[in-house]
Amino acid sequence: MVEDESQVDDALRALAEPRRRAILRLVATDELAAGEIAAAFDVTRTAISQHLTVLKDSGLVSERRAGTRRFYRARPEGLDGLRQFLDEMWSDALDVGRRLVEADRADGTPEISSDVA
Amino acid sequence: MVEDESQVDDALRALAEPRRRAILRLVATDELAAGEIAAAFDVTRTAISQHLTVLKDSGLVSERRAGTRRFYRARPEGLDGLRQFLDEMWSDALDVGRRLVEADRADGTPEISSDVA
DNA sequence: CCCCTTTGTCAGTTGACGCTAACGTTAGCT
DNA sequence: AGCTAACGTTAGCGTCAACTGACAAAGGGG
Repeated sequence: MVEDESQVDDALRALAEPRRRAILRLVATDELAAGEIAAAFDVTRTAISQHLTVLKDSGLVSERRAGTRRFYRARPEGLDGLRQFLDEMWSDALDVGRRLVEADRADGTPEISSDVA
Repeated sequence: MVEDESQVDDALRALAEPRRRAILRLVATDELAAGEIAAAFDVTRTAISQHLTVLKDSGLVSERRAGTRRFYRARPEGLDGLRQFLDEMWSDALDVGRRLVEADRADGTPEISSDVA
């Protein structure tokens, strides 16, 4: 429990935007300049620049300046907090699942019917 | 690469809301009725009901009806798609890291200085 | 049948977010 | 210095999402 809640919040809000995920996938394999990234989409450079600011503030990308150009690259450690959050949630839910199985085994009540939409 | 992009999108949008994460943590350990969940927050039951709808539509919780009451519980499988998405992103970024290390080793250019705000 | 409980649903409002257009800034080149 | 290229920043606009309040539906108890 070392990580900040706000860090998870930032990462989650940043990833909730489809275009930001697309940008992230783009810079996950290669380091690209802002203009090159913007060229891959049909929106304004301004919009991409703002997305890059959000991604950088949330720690999901790193920025390297070279002259007037700025190169961006995915930052894997930025996902660590979120990953930890998911792990905790998952283990908690699995514990409940184990408990339910035990209850079923002891009580014989299979009417759980977990309906999903 | 079996999972839907829209599923990841739904899960991410659902988790981006702090109150929905709190609800999820609440029903991760115990199955609770809508009213009990609402009692844990200082917003209207209406708001909680809408949050529960979002969580159910995104597959993050399951609903069980008993009389007029509706019990909710976290659904661990709902996180699988998101987990897979993070894993792919992570491995891609790690591949790049490995490539960079090799380039450093061969070229001797340690001026990478990945600045993070 | 009437009443109460539990919950979802429907307008309506407000704040946040993504987008564009115009402007400012910094670096490189002649 | 003057010019251009590559970005970021600001103001303004439209849209979506979270919240409230009033209403509807459905089940249980007298």
